[in-house]
Amino acid sequence: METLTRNQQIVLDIINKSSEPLKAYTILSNVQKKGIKAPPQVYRALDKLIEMGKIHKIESKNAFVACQNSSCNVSKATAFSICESCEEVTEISNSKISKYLSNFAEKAGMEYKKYNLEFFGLCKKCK
Amino acid sequence: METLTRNQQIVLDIINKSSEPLKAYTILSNVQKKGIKAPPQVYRALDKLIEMGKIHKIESKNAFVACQNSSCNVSKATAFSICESCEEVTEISNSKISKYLSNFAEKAGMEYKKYNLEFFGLCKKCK
DNA sequence: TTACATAATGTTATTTTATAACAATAAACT
DNA sequence: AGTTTATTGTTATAAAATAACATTATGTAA
Ligand SMILES: [Zn+2]
Ligand SMILES: [Zn+2]
Ligand SMILES: [Zn+2]
Ligand SMILES: [Zn+2]
Repeated sequence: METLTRNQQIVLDIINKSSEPLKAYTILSNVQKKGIKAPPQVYRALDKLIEMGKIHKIESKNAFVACQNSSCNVSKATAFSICESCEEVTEISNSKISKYLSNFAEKAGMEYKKYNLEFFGLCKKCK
Repeated sequence: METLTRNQQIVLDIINKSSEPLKAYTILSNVQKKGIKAPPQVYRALDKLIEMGKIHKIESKNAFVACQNSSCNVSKATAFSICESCEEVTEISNSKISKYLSNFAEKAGMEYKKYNLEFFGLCKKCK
């Protein structure tokens, strides 16, 4: 069980508390009172947290969310649905899809290490 | 059938000629001899070309590729395999995947408009 | 313990990616 | 022709990410 450093814990805490994806500079401005002063400190923490599977990056938004799927401790297969109206991002528990997709990648002759899938549309509330 | 403006055509040409994804500023430096001088001109053309489905953005790379799938004239469902060794990007055109994924989105209660899927790993040549 | 190696942090500056804002042309429509 | 709409040109700036290097903390081994 990997133990977090001070900066990693601070960054993770703020992401965990947020109900929406946070941008790196939003995180920075929210942790400056805790002593984190510059972008590299945030980005380093983010990188490690991603490696550990504690958070994921939403590529289409350049934003970061806590892993909502406790089993996802290696972040090798991620899937999200993103509401274009309310901006809600939900992590899709990947067991259903991941089997299908890894199977596909294999057949396609690719030695796949990970994938990222992002759905865009309207969530239940907004449609 | 939509007709391209001058800048759109210039940008599309250079993307079509490239065997690899191009970054916006790489495109810019390659089209300056043709009279396109500033980032907004490139980004505007890119936006329109994406809308038309002529090109796609590889989100994880902030780079742009020509659509390799002529049927993909609305860019609502895209899938790519990305080699982490040689950086090769291949557009996956597979009706089974798109059927499976749109079906999944529907069941999940989402009114989905599009998705983007990116596989990472080693291509046939590199593995 | 001390000496050495490794990892994490702090800090400044810079690079890379993308957009805001507004003036000038060109194309389409009435 | 006159009016609207889309596209372009241009300057400046915002937003996202990293390079480079000095410093401090942590772990390991003599
Ligand atoms: Zn997860
Ligand atoms: Zn919504
Ligand atoms: Zn396509
Ligand atoms: Zn390869």
